[in-house]
Amino acid sequence: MGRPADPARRERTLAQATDYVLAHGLAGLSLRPLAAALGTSPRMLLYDFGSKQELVAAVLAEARRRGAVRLAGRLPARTGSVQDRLRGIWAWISADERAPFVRLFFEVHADGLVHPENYPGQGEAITDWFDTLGATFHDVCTGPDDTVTPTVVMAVVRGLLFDLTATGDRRRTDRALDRFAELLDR
Amino acid sequence: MGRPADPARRERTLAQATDYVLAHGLAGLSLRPLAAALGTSPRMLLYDFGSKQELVAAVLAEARRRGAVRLAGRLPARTGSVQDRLRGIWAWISADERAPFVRLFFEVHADGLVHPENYPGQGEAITDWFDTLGATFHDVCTGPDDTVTPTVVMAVVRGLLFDLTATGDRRRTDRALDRFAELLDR
DNA sequence: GAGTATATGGTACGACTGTTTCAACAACGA
DNA sequence: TCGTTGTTGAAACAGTCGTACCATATACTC
Repeated sequence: MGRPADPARRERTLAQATDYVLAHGLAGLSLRPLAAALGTSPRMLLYDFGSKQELVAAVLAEARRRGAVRLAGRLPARTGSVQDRLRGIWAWISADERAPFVRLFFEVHADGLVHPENYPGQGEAITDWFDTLGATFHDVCTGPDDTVTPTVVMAVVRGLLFDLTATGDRRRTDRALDRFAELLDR
Repeated sequence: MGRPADPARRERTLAQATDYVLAHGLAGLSLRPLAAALGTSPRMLLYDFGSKQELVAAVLAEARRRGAVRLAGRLPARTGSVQDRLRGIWAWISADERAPFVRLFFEVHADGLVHPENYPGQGEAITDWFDTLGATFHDVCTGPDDTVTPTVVMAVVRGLLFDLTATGDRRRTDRALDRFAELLDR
């Protein structure tokens, strides 16, 4: 009895809020502008999520979920040379459409350095890639449990992403990845 | 005529403020807590720096200045193998004493992605290293104007720093650097 | 219709923000 | 001592923040 609950509203709001955060970043996030952009009110945001902190947590989870989905059908390209596979990953992750995700990724990392008490699953965001990457580059790994090779690969990718987002120098970073691919293949 | 100015006060405050920012981060920086910790008042901070934005700019410049000084007598170690030089850089930059600088570095980068209008000299913070690094690793560069090799080296270092600061896994990141050093030397 | 649970708007609270204003104090030259 | 210039404290301003409170509207069962 009573009016039926509408769980779809929360999901709809979460999706929109995630769009907003991906577009505007986490740092200056404020309930009132967010609610205004979403066509709702701060009152409803708290009604659905309890507090700003929980809202942010839900948004980050949603963003990671989206990234994982987009990644799923992409990475397992074992075909081709090591260079091709590496170039494929780099082309995918450094594409302009990924920029909001990359930005949010760096933002969360930076904030996690100052406030480690939040972001309890931060380490996983790093080590998550190892299984998939280890499979993708099994032929240059020392063994099935090799975590060092995936660590190096991801370090190069993240480091070049860092460089690219800061300098915008696409040519130099692209070439740098090719150079690393050469090193790795031999 | 009149009371003589005391420029030393501003410098003293700047040094303390830089300490404070290195310890507490940039994100939540606020004038009143900062002033309280420094034994001064928000009034005086604005009197000396004009505005919070200018204060932050001055602090960032001071922080970079300190980092450059610490770096100056360190990098030009051309002796030894490529691995040794690389390990030296990694050991130096990933040392615990450098953690505040690294943290601030990541924080500025992340904020610069959302607000590029500030941080006009962000690109330089990346490309600054090329000359010194090019000299340090001249034997693995393709030429005197090779920017690709320094880009790769710094990408690995930054990427591993990212990993280390997020996961705290010193062993894996150390080994990853060694693995990269092997790749680079051949 | 009454009863009831969810959904929503409006408003205000207390705490914070960077900055300004006004007044007073301190140290100098004349 | 007076005027001048640099320094400093206290308070207030205008704004934003997350959040809580209260009333009301909506949609359902009985």
